[in-house]
Amino acid sequence: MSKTSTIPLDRKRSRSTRKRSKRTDEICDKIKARIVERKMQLGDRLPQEADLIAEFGASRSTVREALKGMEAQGLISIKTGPAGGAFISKMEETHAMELLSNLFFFKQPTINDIYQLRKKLEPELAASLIGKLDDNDFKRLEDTISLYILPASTKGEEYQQRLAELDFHITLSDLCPNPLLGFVCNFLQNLLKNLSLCKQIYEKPNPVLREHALHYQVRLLQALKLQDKESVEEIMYNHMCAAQDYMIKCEAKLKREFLKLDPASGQGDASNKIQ
Amino acid sequence: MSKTSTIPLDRKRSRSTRKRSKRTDEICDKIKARIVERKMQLGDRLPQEADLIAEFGASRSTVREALKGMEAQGLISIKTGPAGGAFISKMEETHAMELLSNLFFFKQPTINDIYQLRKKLEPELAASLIGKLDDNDFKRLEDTISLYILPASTKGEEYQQRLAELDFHITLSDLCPNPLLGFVCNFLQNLLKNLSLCKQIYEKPNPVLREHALHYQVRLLQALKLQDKESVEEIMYNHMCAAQDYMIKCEAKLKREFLKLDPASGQGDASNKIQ
DNA sequence: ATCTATTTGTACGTATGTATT
DNA sequence: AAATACATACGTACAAATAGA
Repeated sequence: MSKTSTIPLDRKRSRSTRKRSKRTDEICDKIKARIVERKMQLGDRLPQEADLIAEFGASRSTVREALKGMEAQGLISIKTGPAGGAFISKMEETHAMELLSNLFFFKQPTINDIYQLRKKLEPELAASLIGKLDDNDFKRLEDTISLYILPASTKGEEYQQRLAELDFHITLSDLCPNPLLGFVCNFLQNLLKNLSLCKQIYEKPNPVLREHALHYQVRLLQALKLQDKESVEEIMYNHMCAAQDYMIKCEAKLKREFLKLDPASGQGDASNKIQ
Repeated sequence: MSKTSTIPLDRKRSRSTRKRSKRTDEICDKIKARIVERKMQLGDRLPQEADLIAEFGASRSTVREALKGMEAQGLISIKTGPAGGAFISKMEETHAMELLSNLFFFKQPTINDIYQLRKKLEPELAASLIGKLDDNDFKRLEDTISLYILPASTKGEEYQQRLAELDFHITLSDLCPNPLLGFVCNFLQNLLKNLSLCKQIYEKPNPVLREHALHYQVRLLQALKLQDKESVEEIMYNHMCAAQDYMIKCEAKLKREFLKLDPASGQGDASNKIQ
């Protein structure tokens, strides 16, 4: 307990009175600043804990908390062992989507909200793929489709097919040359997938939906091969409209069933109680 | 050092050999699970550190690191003092955008990437406002415009005007009834704002750009008041096209200037070296 | 308004786990 | 197989913030 009273006092009063930034955040900011200053690149390693401790004059726990925070944000990844440490890491799309999901957890978008965007973006995405797909890509897409070209026999198969249908769209997003467009579309699909309404819909077998999706996707592939931009956009747009229409109907149906079962809750806004 | 050897040994071997999850992450997951299980609401407080320590049988620092991670993700916010602790918090849009920015830090979208989305979404956003704006909203928008209705006299004023121009779009996003659409548009604007190219462009006075923006925005407000959907969409779309066109030209110009100054780097992909 | 109690925030020392060489 | 270099975990002590008496 020799050097307990080092600097901790004049730290926050030095700037202005309401400098709320805790030491942890302060260090976090400094590390970030360090990264941009020194133009650190993707795989670069930043100093090890001990050095950071020395550099900032903070304790181990404080530094670790700062690093943990950055790790949670996907900025760095930490490895143990010799030559380990904190490395600048490329944020994973999946991770980013998880974080974004938190934003929309408490103000959940409606089906219509999601499709308002999808109707604009999915056609654009599909069109942007024209002329960019090689044989390999086409094969990948066709393989996905083949998973549900036949009606499912078991319930498990049914569900697998649903996932494959989504995979088709996800594959398209992956191939998109515009990273922004690909990400947003992917995120919208993800959002949809996690809606409890969707889960309910997906659980019960639905030959009509499967038929629809299949039909659209086969036609889409054809149009893509022919590099027919207008058709591609139109097919995808119609697909989106049909999907939206279908989901809205399902939602209404589920709501009616719910009301029948429990008429007391008729006044509540049941549609927002998803997830 | 009495109870140092409590449980730490059989922890990870109990499940399977490659249980990589660090204790911190494990606790983080458990806390998240707890939140959904008990259907915790927005302002709810989760147990305080001491209780979590007892519940998980972990040390203080470990629990704190887990909490810090969740705080960095915007899931909780932590307050000190009596009745303090970790509270379920609504994630701020600004925070979410910061996190998302990290994703696009290393695979930066181009001007065209950004405008490909904006051209589709901004008209949609503007149209979605029709019939939803009250006098107050209109006043807010007009006030923003009034900030740059006259040419700037000083350089500082010039920059302020640029920010006000962006504010106009941000205000529109805020008013959008579709949270997804509003967020994405807002994010795109943000992305644009942080492009170093943009910063360069914005720094030098530019009467033509100002004139353009002003022109479009005045017309847009009129069309919004008249609830003329087609006009609204068209005006915004043209605005986007003009903006994109302008920025691409600026980019090319800056690149040429750069090459003149430093012809050696002619081979490199200078346009991607933004930020 | 000051004090007090409660709860988070920071510091530090030590021991243990883990991956590289 | 052992040494090494690093993160991970634990525990205690004290500092700072804040709600409530």
